[in-house]
Amino acid sequence: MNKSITIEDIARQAGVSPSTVSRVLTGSKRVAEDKRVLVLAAVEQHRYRPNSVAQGLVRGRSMTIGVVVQDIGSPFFARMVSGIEQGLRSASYQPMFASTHWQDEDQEQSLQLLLDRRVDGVIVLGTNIPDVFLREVAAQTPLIAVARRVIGLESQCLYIDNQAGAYRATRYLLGLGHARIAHIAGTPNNPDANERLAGYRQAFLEVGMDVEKGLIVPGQFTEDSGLASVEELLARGERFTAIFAANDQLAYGAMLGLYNHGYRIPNDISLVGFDDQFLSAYTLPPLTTVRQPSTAMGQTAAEGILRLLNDDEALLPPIPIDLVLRKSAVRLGQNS
Amino acid sequence: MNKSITIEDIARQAGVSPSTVSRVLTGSKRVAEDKRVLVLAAVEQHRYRPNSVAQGLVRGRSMTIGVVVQDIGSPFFARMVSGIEQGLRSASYQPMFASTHWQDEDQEQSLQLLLDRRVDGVIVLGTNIPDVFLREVAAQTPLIAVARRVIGLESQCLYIDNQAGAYRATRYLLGLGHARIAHIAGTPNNPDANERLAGYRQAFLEVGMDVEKGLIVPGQFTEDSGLASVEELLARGERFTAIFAANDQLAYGAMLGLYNHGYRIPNDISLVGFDDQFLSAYTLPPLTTVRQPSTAMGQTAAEGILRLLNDDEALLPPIPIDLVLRKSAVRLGQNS
DNA sequence: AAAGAACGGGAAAACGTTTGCAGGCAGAGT
DNA sequence: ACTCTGCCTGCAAACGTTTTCCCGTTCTTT
Repeated sequence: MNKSITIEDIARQAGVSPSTVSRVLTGSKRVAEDKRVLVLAAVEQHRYRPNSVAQGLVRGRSMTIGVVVQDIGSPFFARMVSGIEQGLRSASYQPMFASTHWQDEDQEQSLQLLLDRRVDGVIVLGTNIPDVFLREVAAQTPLIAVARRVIGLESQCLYIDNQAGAYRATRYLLGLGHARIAHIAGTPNNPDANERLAGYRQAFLEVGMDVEKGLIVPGQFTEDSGLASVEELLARGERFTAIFAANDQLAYGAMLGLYNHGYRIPNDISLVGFDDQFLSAYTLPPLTTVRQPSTAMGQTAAEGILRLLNDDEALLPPIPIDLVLRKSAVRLGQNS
Repeated sequence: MNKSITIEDIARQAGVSPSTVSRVLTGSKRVAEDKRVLVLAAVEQHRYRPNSVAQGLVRGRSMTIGVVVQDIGSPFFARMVSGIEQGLRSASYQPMFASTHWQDEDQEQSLQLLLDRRVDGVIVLGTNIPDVFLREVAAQTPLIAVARRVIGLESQCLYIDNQAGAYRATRYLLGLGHARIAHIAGTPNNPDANERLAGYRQAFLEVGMDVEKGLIVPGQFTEDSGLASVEELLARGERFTAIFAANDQLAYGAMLGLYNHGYRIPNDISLVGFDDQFLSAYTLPPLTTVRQPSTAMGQTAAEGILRLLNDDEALLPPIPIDLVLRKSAVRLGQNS
């Protein structure tokens, strides 16, 4: 469409060869001062900028990192993405995203699209892309998986211990005297959801109590699902004094459901979430939740991929789990 | 690093020329069935995928749309981005993002970086990139600006009428009998913030009331700023029965501030926000707010850029402003 | 059966860079 | 003066595709 100006145009105007222009711009070799200023002047005048695509082709590196995200619209992933961007910026790599909007079929294809562009590395956030495929990719290209585990690629995965986190949250509620603790579970078959459920179960097991099947309701990791789950619990007439939600979004929905029915948090019902989304500090009351440091994880992933690009080990540090105590859970009987 | 296999390898194995392989893959010309299957077999066997970078170079189109975002970590922009991604997907264009994290200096550079990669079009979300620069870019490359106005480029801008929205919100509160309406303003010098403030003022003007200077507090478009503003208002001993916050994030902070001081919404204080972020339907109580349909705006922008790429007009439809009535604002005196 | 059209496919140019190679030229050493 | 260095710079190859051009076959048509 628009004839963009090329290195050749600059060379012609400066009266030198394209090679010289290239050398001036990349600084790869000394160039006589007089030609240097001539070239620079021409560059300035035409606002010439080298074509990265052509550079990428000849250099064999695109200075691009592909990022596959399950849903970039979700605040949790958005913050990770933000962390990745920050981590990459200093190294002058640029992230290229492909969001899959939870469509399983799209995910593998999205990754493939990025690979077609010969990205120099790949960061995968969540997603259900099969392990096999990720292993194959990792054999060819630096790859880091965040918020998921890939068998055989453990050193390149960055994830929190979901079960331990859920265990910790549940134990905390038990420790506050709650016994009838409902669990709003996450999306069925999602590994995170399963592990968190397992942590919930483990806590009961360890204190020698049975988990009551009726107190576990399946959800979808979304706000409206949290709302619906509370409605279901209430409609069924289940009795409970606390809720452990598999993520904060479910917790938000649960809060609204309880509020609508006149239950107060934490006076009537205690609530603990998972993720510590940014907004969780601003709910009413502020939400007690298991922290998953999304921005930091993104940044760590970026640093890891840079190391891999350098032929080093990824060296991903373990992520400490942390229960953030706010106002939504309180000792049983300690009502206002 | 890893010797990627090329079209030449496939050609050799299939016993044809690279041209033929290309033709089979792009379908640009008929090729004999026997060679076709041979080529396809070789492609399959080696899992060959054409190098998009090389394609981009020769075709002169990269099938990439650059997206400059002020802060991809903010839910508002994240949803727009998600909308863009969806809108582009069907056309097999892929978005490439550059987030600027509110650093003004970075913004122009981010856009430049995208242009260096010869993106086929650019979508700018917010940002403070100077109008002049955007006009220059737009002269060369299809460009759409979302959530901002660029003088001389109006037909390629997609933004809501901030003043009208703010006016509507304020009139609504006035109509509910509130007279002492505080305004938590947005980031100073931000055009959105200014326009919303103007809308607030306009509403008072029209009903013949004076705005009280002490009831306007400057904020930063963030939750903690909303919290701080309420603290300030309260500390100063200002009397007010309603708050209009310049965006939802400020409103969230304000809610927490009021809650901390024992004020109930809407019984004691009515509150109206701006943006209708996703979570606003789940606050306690759900927030009455001016709707800015972020995902839809992203999608519209994507469709617009596709039209521009087609040498059509952008044809961006006007965005209707909409006051979403929920539970956070109520007639004065109508306490529970 | 001859002439023309239609088709299939290979060679080579092109896209815009970077970079290895070698030539030219000036200064230094003998 | 002659060669030896060393610095600068141009030529041309390379990166991996697509696409134009052209040539040889085969199929129609009369």
